[in-house]
Amino acid sequence: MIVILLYLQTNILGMINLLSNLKIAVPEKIFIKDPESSDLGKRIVEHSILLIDEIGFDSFTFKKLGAKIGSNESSIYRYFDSKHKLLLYLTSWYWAWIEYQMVFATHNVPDYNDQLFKAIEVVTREIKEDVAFTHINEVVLNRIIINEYSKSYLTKEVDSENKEGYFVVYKRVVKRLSEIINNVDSDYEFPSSLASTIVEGSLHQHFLKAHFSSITDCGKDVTPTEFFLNLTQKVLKTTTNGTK
Amino acid sequence: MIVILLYLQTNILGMINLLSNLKIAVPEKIFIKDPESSDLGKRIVEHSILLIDEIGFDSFTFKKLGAKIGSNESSIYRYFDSKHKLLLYLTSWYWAWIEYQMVFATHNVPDYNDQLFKAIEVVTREIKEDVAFTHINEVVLNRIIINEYSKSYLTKEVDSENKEGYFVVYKRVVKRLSEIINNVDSDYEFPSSLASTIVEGSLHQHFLKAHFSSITDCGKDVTPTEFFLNLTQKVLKTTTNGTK
DNA sequence: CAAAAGTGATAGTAATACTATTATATTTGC
DNA sequence: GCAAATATAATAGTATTACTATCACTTTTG
Repeated sequence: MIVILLYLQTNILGMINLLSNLKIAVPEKIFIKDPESSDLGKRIVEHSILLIDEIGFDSFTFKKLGAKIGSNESSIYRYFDSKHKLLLYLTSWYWAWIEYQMVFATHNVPDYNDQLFKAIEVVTREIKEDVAFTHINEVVLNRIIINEYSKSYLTKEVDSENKEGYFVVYKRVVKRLSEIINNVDSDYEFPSSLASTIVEGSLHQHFLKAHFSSITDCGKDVTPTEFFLNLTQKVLKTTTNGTK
Repeated sequence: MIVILLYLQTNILGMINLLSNLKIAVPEKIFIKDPESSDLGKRIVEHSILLIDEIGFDSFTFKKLGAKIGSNESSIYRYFDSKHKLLLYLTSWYWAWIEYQMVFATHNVPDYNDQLFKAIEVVTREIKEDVAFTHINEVVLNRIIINEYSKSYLTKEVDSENKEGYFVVYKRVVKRLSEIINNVDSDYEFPSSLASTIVEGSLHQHFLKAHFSSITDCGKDVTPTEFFLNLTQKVLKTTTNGTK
């Protein structure tokens, strides 16, 4: 793993500036050559996000991507073993980015309830604005996570890939959330299941909103964030002042 | 749609016998020729379930299936347009089977809370025993639903396929559950989202149990059923006697 | 300035996801 | 009982996919 470089500045201008100094850490075995290390690598990542969003992961090929970035299929294979590995890269990047926001949003927040509120917001919200400081379009990447994330682990190779550490970032996000849940109500018996339900369930609600609107209440007026905040508040005994 | 033939006998010997008289209804456009109408069709369905479970849907091909049942690839194409349509068939069958159990389990139950309890049990439990009255192995099919169901709708064609009615059965299961939720607590604002979260979330918890055990509490001692029953009880204001 | 590393172009392979055609076997309707 | 219809099997063929391998060329770097 590349170590996250946390430049903790005294006068932070905001997350956007901070993020431009921060390298999102992705498990190293996922790629052959770090796409962040070259111009071509960055263009592969940038345009793979756009192309997967456009035609879907199933129709996506390295040949088509090559055509789009004016490069060759064989060059892309020098960065990633397969399109599956590229998806693992993109999803790991996304969850590392979410994790960063979660840590940032809950850091120095004294009240555990407030921490939980903010953490749920971070993992359940729809990304609507591109940070625009990197080559990665987070709005589009968020859509890809909603539409394709499950495919990265619903394979016959999950267990071996899990051993290789390809899903650590995702699991860490869920674990952080479950710890916050545990801080709010240590008597609650299922903090991990609740956390994983919120993270994955929120992706699902976003999907339903867009495609199966008849089986969700989320839509114009209600967001998945509201639904899961309401749910969590009811499930946990939130002590009125759960100060750190 | 083929109409469900509900033989409501006066002396019901149990669900198993009833099921052997019942034809599970699958939207007709999913198949070219009804696999229930011939011996070959039934063998296609029976062994596709076993083969998908064995090698995974991604590696599954009609050629391999043909080899397994001593038939020809081209003959299988006479029943299903594509392996995607076959998956839609299997998943529709599964949800129709679950729907049937849900209706059966809640039928004539006077108390709404009891209805909810039973409905959640039906949609969240792991199938451990094969009914063994049909060619369909429900234990194995349940595993396929856990591992492959998302792939049936996470496609670029969802919207058009949804219009064709390929997902009606699933949506009906969620809607039935959300109606029961609504009966228990009509003040609750998100019955559809809660219902869809229970149905899909339970599949997810079963998956985590098997592959990412560190981010779920479900395992040896705790079942997804317990988790979601506990959650639902807390989320809803269950009036002590919500009689019909 | 030479070696190394990165990129591009081309070719080739086995498998996939089909379609089309023809032959043969089985069922059915009169 | 037999012809017609239907079902199944066998074979061949297509475009595409998901790669691997090789070689040429260009850029970087020690």
